Amino acid sequence: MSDNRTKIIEIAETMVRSGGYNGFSFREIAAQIGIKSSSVHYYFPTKEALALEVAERYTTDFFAALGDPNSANGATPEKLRHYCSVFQSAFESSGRACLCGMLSNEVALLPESVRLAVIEFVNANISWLKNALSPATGDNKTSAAKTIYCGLEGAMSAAALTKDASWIEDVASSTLASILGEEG
Amino acid sequence: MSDNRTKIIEIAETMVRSGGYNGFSFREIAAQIGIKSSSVHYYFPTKEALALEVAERYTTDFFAALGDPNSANGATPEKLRHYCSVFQSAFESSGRACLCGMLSNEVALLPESVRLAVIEFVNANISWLKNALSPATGDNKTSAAKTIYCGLEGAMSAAALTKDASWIEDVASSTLASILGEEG
DNA sequence: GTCTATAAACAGATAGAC
DNA sequence: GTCTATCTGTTTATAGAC
Repeated sequence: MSDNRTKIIEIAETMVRSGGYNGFSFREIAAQIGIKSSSVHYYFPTKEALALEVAERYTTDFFAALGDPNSANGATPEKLRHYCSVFQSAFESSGRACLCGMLSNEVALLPESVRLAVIEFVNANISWLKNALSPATGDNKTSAAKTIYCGLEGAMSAAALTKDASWIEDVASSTLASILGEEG
Repeated sequence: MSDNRTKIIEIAETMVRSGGYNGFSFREIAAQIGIKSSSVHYYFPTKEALALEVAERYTTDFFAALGDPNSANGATPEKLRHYCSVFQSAFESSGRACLCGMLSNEVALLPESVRLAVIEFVNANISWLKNALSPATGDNKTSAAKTIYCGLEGAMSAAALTKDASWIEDVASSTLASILGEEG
C-alpha cells in the first residue's frame, strides 16, 4: 500500500468533513501532498471512487472504536456512555463534524454508491445502539436508538459551527440520563 | 419588490438545502427562472450577499411559524409539541433538511456574514426553547433546549437521507416524553 | 431590468512521455 | 508512480449595449 494513497484518503476525509462532497477537489488534495492532480487520479479514477473509499474507511474506523455492543463487558449504561465518548473524541481530535452526518444532508448531489455507504453507516449505528440497549427499554428500542444517534449528530454539527465541544457533552448527558432513568 | 428577486431567493433556498453553500450557482438559478446569470447579479452582487439573504429569510419565516414562546396560550407541553411540528412541516413541505443545519456543517467554507447568520439561528432556537420550558426544568434548561434542538436537526438530516419523515416523529416523541416526564 | 460578451479561475478527467 | 499538457465544462464576477 502506497504512502500517498493513504495520504490522499486522509486529506480527502478532512476536506469532506469541512466542506462536504463539493468541498474537496483532486487539485487541492494533490497540492497538499506536493504532487499533481493526475497522480491522484492514478489511485482513484473518479471522485466517486475516492469519496466511497473515504466513507468506508470512516465507517470501519468508527465501528472499530465502538467495539462489540453485545460484549459481556459492561452493562447498558457503560456501553452508551462509551458510544457518546466516541462521538466526542471524533469531534475533539479534528474540530470537525461527522463525515456521514455531513454527507447525509447532501443526498441530492451524492453519487449512488456514496449515498448507499452513508445509509449503511446510519443503519449500523442504529443496530449497534439497539444491541447495547437493555431489554428493559422494550418496544421503544428503535426510537431510543434514533434519539441518541440524531442527538449526537446534531450536537456534532452545532459543536463544529460554534467551535464548542460542550454541545456534545450536554446533549449526551441529558439524553442518557432520561433513557437510563427510564430503564431504572 | 421585483418578482424575480423573490424567485431567486426561493430557488437559492431550495438549492442550498439540497447541496449546501457550494451546491448552488448563479447560472443554475438563472436557468430555472429563464434569465441570464448576469441578471441574478443585478439583484445580488455576490454569492455571499445572496446566501445571507436566504439565511435571514429562512430564519424570519421559521420564527414566524414558531410564534411567541412566552405566550400565555398553552403550557410547556403544547409549546414543545408545536416546536417539533414546525420542524416536521419544514421537512414534509420540501423533503429537505434544515437550511441552517445544512450550513452548520460547512462552517469552514462559509463567508463570515453567513456564518454569523447561522449562529444567530441556533442561538435563537435555544432561547426560544428555554422560554418555552417551564421553570420546573430548573438548572438543566439549557441542556434540555440543546437536546431538543440537536435531536430535531439530526432527525431532519436522517429524514432527508432516507426520505423517511418518521425519524422526526420518533425523535420528537421520544425526546419530549422524557423531558415532560421529568417535569411531572 | 435584461442582455451579450468576456475574463480569470477552477472543476473532473484523459493521453501519453518518462 | 509521477509528470506535462490538454480537453471540456463550470464557477463567480464585470463591462457595457439596449
